[in-house]
Amino acid sequence: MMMTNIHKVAEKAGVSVATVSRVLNNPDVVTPKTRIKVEQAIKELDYKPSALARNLRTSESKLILVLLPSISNPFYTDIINGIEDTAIKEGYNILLCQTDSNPERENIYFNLIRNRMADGIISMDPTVNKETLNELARDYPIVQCSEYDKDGTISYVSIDSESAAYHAVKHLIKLGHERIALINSDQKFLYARERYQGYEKALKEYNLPIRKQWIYHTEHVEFEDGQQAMKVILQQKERPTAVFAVSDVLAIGALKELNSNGIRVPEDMAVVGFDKIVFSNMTHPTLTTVAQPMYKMGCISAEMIIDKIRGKKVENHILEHELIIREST
Amino acid sequence: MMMTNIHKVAEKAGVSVATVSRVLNNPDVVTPKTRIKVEQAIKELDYKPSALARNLRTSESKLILVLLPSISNPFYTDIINGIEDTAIKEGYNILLCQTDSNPERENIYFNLIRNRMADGIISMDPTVNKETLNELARDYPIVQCSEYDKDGTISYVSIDSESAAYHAVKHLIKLGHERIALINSDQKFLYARERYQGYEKALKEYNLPIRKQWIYHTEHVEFEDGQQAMKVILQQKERPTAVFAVSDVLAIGALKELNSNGIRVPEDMAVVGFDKIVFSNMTHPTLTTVAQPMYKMGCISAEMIIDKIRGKKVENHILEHELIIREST
DNA sequence: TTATATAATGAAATCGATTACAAAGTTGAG
DNA sequence: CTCAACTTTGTAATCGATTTCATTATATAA
Repeated sequence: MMMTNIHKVAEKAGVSVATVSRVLNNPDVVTPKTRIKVEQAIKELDYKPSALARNLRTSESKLILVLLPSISNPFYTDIINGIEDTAIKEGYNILLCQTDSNPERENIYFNLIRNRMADGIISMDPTVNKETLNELARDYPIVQCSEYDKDGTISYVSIDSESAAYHAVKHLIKLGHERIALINSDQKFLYARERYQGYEKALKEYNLPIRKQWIYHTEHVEFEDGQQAMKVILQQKERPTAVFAVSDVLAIGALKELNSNGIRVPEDMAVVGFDKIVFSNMTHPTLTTVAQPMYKMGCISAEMIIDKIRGKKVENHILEHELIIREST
Repeated sequence: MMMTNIHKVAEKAGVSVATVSRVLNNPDVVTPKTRIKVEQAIKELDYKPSALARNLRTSESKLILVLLPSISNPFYTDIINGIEDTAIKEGYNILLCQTDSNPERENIYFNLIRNRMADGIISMDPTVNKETLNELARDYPIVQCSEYDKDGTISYVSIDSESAAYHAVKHLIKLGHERIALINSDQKFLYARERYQGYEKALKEYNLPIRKQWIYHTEHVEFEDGQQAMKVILQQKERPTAVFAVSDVLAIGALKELNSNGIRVPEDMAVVGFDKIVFSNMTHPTLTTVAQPMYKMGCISAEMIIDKIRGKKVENHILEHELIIREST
């Protein structure tokens, strides 16, 4: 397959390469007559300009990296949709980067921006190396989505996790629950710390007990971790009557364990999740959960990164959450 | 931020740019003494070669497009993992392209390869425009994964859907079911046609009735479509005792509908899915399903596309499936 | 009609690497 | 010590676009 390049088109149209380039990028400055000649030649030769060459010259790649631990977590789905829709609208494409929480993988993706194959990074990865990210942020456009570094200087869009957790737990309290367990992930993550604080705040406000043995920290955020957590919680002599899980994936795992043990939800044990992933409406019973405006978060983070790439200043955003009450409470 | 380029490094090290390039790509041909000088300069200037420039010169992008209708379908998760692991090992990165079954979107991605921003395409999209794809395949490396075009000439890796469906339905028959419904997607997809044929084959073999009203065709492949399908199936006067869904997502939707109506699974209605997605083990009851070697499929399709990019011949692959019997039957 | 302002086009530099070929430097044999 | 053979390094072309600046063509006013 022969590559037709801008020179062939110029030759065929009897003009210079500069004129061809103008027809492509700035059609108004060229006479209709020559423009038509050039367009004709482009069509006849089926010419497609090389983005590689263009990008080298303009030193941009029109590619945005999206860092996330794993695409299998449905939490990211709608965020990604938001990012992608917005990016495409602005002429960018996104490169989904699964780090698998693996520093080596992470480094491969960081090198992509160092090598100028990408113009910016949206990080949604709680396990990201903060030092490296902050260092990179001095040289390259970076924004954080959902999980962010409170001490760092990188712009972010997220929700108020503490307040969201507070609402979720308060909802359980209002239903009469007094022994409320928490399935949390590792406290090294901001969202985990904040959601714990919301949980604590609600319980304290109503003078309810906070028992260490009712708080389970999972290693990862897979279904199995939720299952395991519930197994442990069910072993307590003083068994809780409700559980708040900081992610739907964990809540669904917990629900599975309850179902398997014939424990009725919500009668014997109420369950609240977090994220409103699609599957949370397919469980039996359907899951009460905290909705994040994920699509919107994605859109905003994409707008932010594109603004940054274009050299504009950007502001941080904290978006609203919403408690979705369904059958599990 | 000042970009350091190969010239600055050459100057600092007191050598020519050619030598710097050699240190980068072919270190053996340069004297250890000069190599060390150059490496020193690279380190001091924190030089990162521009992939854009290199790619222009070598006319490759080291990017592989992966076409899929939507990343929200968990079916693709493990395939993607397989593709990505293999690609990274070979120095490639992947660009996940959600077409949303939208031709305009599709075209954006096709242009990426036409503009030389990508070296090859792995298509997993059943809704892809076959004409365009086959036309592109004449000029660019393309392979198909999972869904493929039997009449086309594009290499593929997949499973034998007919035989897999046959096994699933036979399993139901062996359990004593005689009225077996089918939740299928649109027959314009090869997998849908093949799975129907497997269903038909099994029923015919055992002289069981094939009733049109027991076969439901969904428009999309979301949970809600499975729910809707089951709603319709439950309205039949002569109600089936088992249902085979051509995808776990549909089966889980169907299961939800059964649970909501208090219909016991598998006592009143057995359910078999297809794909063995992670969720299928979190439903109540857990789902009997047909496992595809998804990770392996991903690896093979990545190997195939990389071989094609490198100009090697590649062969088609049909992989083995496996029936996973769980609580829903 | 001529002088001048303006619009359209082209020539050549540039982005930052790789690589063919030429030139310079080493090595070893006679 | 000389010359051939082989290494190592450098020069300059190249990939395919964009863009500055100079030049030519056209429009406008006097």
